[in-house]
Amino acid sequence: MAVVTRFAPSPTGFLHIGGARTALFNWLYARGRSGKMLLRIEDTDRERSTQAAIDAILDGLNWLGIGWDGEVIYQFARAARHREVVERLLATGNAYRCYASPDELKDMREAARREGRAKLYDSRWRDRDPSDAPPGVKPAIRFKAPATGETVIEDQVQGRVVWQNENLDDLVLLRSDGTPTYMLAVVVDDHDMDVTHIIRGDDHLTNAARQKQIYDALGWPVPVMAHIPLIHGPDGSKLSKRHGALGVDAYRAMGYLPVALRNYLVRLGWAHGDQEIFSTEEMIAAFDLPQIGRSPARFDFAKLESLNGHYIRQSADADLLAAIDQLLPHIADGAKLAAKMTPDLRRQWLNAMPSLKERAKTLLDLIDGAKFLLADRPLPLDDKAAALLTPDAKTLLADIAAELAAVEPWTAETTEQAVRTFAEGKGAKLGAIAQPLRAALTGRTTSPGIFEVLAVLGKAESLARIADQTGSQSA
RNA sequence: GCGCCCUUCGUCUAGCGGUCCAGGACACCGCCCUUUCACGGCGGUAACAGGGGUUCGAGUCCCCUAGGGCGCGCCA
Repeated sequence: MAVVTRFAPSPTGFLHIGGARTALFNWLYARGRSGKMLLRIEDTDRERSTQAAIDAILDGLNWLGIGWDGEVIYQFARAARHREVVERLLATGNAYRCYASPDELKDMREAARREGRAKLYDSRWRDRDPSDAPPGVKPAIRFKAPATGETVIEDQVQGRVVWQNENLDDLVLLRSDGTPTYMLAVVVDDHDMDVTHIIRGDDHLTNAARQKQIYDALGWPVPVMAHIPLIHGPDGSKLSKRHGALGVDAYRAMGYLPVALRNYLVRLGWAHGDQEIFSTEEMIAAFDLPQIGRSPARFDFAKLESLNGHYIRQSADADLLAAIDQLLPHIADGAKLAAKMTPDLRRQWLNAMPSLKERAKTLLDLIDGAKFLLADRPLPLDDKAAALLTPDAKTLLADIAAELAAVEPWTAETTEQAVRTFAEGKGAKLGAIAQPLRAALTGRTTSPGIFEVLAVLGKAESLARIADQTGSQSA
């Protein structure tokens, strides 16, 4: 039987990092087995579902490169089918009408808790004669859960998990307004969509037991289940916004590459020996359910950054520039930068890219590193750079400028030659000249190799920037 | 409160009874390379939550304790 997995987010917020990992796992599992991954939007909560959230989920998945098969399925559109299944459950005696009021339910729950009982609903309408129904009250339809015995899930990640049925109460299948609940809808949809493997967060583990009971009552085969541990914050507590419980769009805006995020996410809770770096093909080939760990993993930005740096260094220069182009609409001041992207600038940036990417962990770092290309003359100096440009240093700069003026052609090699010769003549260390030069050319004390900077900037611009600092009119 | 799950370096993890005085990666520290910052190379610090069993032998199996997480809605 062909493998069919599904990612089933509820559109009540952005696609958060945990959801992205769940989607990735489903995608990898299906891809590795020539199967399909379906996308189902669980929008049965009409109050909280929004189009903006749906768009964010689709965008996030697309950006991450996680594609789904077939059309997006909207759960709400299937309400009629869900009701039909409830009718069948009613007809076969596996469901019943419950007329308990919200207040009654609340009292029941409080009493149950107080008395240490597991079941929060006491099944009071389970065997009651329908003629007892209070007039004018629309009933909810509840599932008639097995009262004794046990419910067992053979989970691919969690192992064999057993519940005593006496602890599981009769859940609502159909609300009194006639709309289906999640618990019923997932079962019906997964069955109708021929889903063979359910891979989802382990916050659904308890639900799995109740869903198993519904499958059984319907006589349907239960899909293979795999409940993956949740992602926690750096302190081990629930992932909060401060920790990284952000939408994937936030990771894009922070300058992470999809390939790096995928690699980071796949290693969170899953391992393949000691391998850390996975190409997409390797990931697909190696991924499997039994190797997923059972304990929750903490989110670690440092490792994500390291991985991102790795992929940046590995990327082609042109691809990096293209990624920056795509990133611009998503960051503050992006429009301003986009307006500066002339063909000249692009060429310079591309030339600088090999040394820029060695120093960058994110695309934002790449942009920051290129600031010296973007800046207008006279260059603003940061404090350290300004401190470096002492009167002595400026004198030195004026001298070296005179030497550089004669260099032709203008390359990293020829300028290096000139500067080294000049340093030897002065009996000075290279650093004594390179640092003031760096300050004058980039406005900073750290940058790519100074000769590369010289070459990328070009002769006229380089000499002009030096002149700006020495006060000389010659350029 | 009830139910379920989890626990190896700071973090992600390898380990599927002996090859583990526990391996890799990130982070951290040191050295090398070097015009700065990086990159790269080399080296180092650092963990089996605690207690009982089972076994010739336990990080690996069982139980208990402690700590953490998730679920318990006419939300999904």
